[in-house]
Amino acid sequence: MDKKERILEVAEELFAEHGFEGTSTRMLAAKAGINVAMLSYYFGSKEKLFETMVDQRVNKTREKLQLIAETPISPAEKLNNVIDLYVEKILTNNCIHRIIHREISLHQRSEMTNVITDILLLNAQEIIRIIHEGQEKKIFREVDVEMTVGTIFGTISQLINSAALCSKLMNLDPTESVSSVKIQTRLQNHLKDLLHAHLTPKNASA
Amino acid sequence: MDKKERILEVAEELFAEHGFEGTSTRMLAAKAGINVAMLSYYFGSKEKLFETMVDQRVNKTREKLQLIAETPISPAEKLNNVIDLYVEKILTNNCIHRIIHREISLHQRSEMTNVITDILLLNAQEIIRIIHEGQEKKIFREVDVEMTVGTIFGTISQLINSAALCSKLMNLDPTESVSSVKIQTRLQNHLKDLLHAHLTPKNASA
DNA sequence: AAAAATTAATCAATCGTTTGATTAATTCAA
DNA sequence: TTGAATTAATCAAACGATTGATTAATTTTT
Repeated sequence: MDKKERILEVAEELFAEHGFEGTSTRMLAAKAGINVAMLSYYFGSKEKLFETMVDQRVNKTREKLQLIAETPISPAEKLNNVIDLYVEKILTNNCIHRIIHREISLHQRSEMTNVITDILLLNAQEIIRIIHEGQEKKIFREVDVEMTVGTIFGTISQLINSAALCSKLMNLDPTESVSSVKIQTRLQNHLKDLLHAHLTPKNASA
Repeated sequence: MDKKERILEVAEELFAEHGFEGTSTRMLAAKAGINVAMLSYYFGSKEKLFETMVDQRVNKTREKLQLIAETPISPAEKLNNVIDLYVEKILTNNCIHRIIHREISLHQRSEMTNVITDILLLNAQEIIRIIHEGQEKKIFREVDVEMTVGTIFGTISQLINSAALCSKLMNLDPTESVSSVKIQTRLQNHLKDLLHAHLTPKNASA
């Protein structure tokens, strides 16, 4: 097993669970089963380890998103595909997304936040482009496009960031995670249904 | 000026900006213009200060929410009122809500998290009750009610937790905050429009 | 044997908290 | 109405513990 990989793995878990400041280098070393000095040896510092971990993960989703946007299908289908992809990616990698979300919520202008913000911005603009395309083709009605993107992102984030709340709200038995396939498809269906109702012109047939 | 109040005031700011672990007692003391010892003197510990601060704020909104739920108006109107109230409360008190959101996202089962979760749960159930009422009266269609609540909470949270992202996305000039009245009404209108489209039966007239 | 990986020991800095002393305000007794 | 006793508020200084990081020595790999 690659120790460097192993460190990145436990870093994702611990940072998600205790936050950046709440995770000490000794906690990381203990959980990874290595000596503290190895962190500096491999990554230079705790902060660089954090940045490396985020960097490695943060770019993956966007390529697939762009692929969808370029596929020659209807905007409605594109949007459905985007939702399926986004929900699946975020729920199955909920650790890193909780970390990102928390980092951003601090409103601290670090190099890291800027990098993350820019990537999320690209994702958002891709979705906006899809909606605009649908509006030009008159199959989507006029809505607040930016806020609509906020609804997509926000609904998914809500589920992973307030997992305990959502669990209680949906009467999940404690063994079942909000990342389960069942919840995943339920969220996908909800978002598709919601956006369909939201974007379909009022006088159009259902 | 009451020093105890002043401490709670700056605590809200600093915890929102730097997180709990990222805020030292000396930072708090410096910003509040008091001696570090006063924190222990007044609150016992940093943790208790945190809990006091959250406790003081977290209960306020719910009373008003319940008032709306009991007012004898149509479920559609109730929902609109709930949205107006919730958006206004969260945007104008965005510090405490960022803190709460972050605390919950840690998934750490502390007494604090339980208290917060329970209160949010009550709020959520109040909204669910309103939607159910509308469904019984056949003026709302069948939807995933729990997920719909997640959409309401999530959309609002998205705006305050990813303020930098939202600012760029909506081309706000840097002086304008996401908590401005302009954005507030825009968010309220979006949510009302979204939920109206989502909940209105398909074969009903617009 | 040279290089890379790993270790225990240690560093200065900072953490949250406590201490003992001092001041200012209030209460009580004469 | 003084003067003594008590309380609350505030302070600088220091506490032990922990932080992220580094050192120098040792082991492992090539």
